[in-house]
Amino acid sequence: MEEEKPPSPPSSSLPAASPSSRWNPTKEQIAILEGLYWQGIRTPTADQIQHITGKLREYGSIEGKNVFYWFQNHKARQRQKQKQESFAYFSRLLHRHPPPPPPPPPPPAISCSNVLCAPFCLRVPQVEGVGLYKPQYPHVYLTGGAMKRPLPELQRMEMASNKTLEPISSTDQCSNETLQLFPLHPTGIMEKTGSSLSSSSIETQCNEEGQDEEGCEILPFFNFFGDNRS
Amino acid sequence: MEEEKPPSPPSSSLPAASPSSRWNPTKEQIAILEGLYWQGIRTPTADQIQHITGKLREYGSIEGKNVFYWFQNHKARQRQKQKQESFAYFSRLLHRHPPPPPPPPPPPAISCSNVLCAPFCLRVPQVEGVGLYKPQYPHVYLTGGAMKRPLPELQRMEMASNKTLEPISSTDQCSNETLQLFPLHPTGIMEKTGSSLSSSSIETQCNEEGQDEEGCEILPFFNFFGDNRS
DNA sequence: GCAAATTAATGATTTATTCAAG
DNA sequence: CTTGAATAAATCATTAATTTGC
Repeated sequence: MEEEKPPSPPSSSLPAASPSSRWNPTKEQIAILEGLYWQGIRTPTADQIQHITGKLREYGSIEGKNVFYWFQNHKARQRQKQKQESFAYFSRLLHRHPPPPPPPPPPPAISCSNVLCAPFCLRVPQVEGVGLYKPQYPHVYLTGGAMKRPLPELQRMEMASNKTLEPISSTDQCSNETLQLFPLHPTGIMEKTGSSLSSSSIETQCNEEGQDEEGCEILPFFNFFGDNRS
Repeated sequence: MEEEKPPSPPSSSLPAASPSSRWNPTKEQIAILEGLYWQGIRTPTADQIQHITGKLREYGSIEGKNVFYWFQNHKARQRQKQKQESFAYFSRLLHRHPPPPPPPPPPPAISCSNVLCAPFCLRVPQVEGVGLYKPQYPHVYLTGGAMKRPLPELQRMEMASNKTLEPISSTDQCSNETLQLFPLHPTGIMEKTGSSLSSSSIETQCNEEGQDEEGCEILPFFNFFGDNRS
């Protein structure tokens, strides 16, 4: 049941920073991230991630995706922790039924005064767009008129491997319209260069049964990847 | 109750393609994507998305994220459609209880012969890594040894806006380790340049109550974004 | 027949869940 | 056991179909 996992893949060609497969945040990095979190940042924008990553890199190697994931996870885990604490609170309320002394953690409350919440007495002045923000999901805040829409935020992203990758005819390589953040990830995909599959055990995995009741029209671009050796 | 939506935003500076905020795929693009899907591709790799996007661009403007999302959505919706069909099947079984004539759509089945499923008689020869693959989630297939892990696949990604964005001191701008795919997305964030918030209604939104029971240590890099106007 | 109003599809985000390394 | 990483599910929002009134 164990699929041979290479004990230590040669990775790519990085100097020798860290052979570990996952990011290991330094104390400082954590502190900064939490600081920003307490400021109210939940899901940083691209620019924000850029900036944060850039700054955090001073304290250890880090990538954009790490920052992104950190906020994701932190948010989620704060929430679930809070949820179960809230549950414990109400549970306690049921057993002893006096007045609720101090409301422990308001479950999905979003209101917060201007006093900073936590031991982090910091006060980051959100210089270049990173800083105080209003959460976009409670209702719709929509502050200024300079924004495009109320909520669109961040996307997913694929990353290409730095292994030999042909230049591709497309143009979105390094345009200023987008920027890359995340490292590569070879999927559980058959990386066969296109030679080993003859015609015996093709096994085209069609997990979802094919049911498209519309376009039986044969289109002229089936094998659009060129290498169509008969 | 209606927030004035501009009848026709000047967009950015694109020729005249489509001022629409979301991609709408051409018939050909859909066909190709479905073709690939029937081939078994569920969550394409970075390279695959790159290639697919490149090819699909011949039939209309498209971005990597569109391809990514398409597969996500298509997969999910095929699944749910199949689920409810399966439910309808069993439901029918309860009312009329004869032998089950043809098993309609096997809910989570993954087996498929080498015969292509659908009207798409195409036979894409997966040239550069895009093509036949084995799904990674049913169990763990792990075909070759050239892959790193069984399942890691693709990441999320923020994208930066092409509006004036300072150069950032970080270095992962266009490294060959990662590549960008997705366009920008201005979050529901207060883009205030850092001048309007005086000290009245700061409202640092700390939705999740701050509870970090670990690092009260004040760190020396709170305002790491430079612009620390007192 | 066309255009405003409604509904259905589906592209795009966010949230929850799961997996696995340290 | 904590937590970074990845995926799937749920949700939101916009565009295309479709209907309905003139």
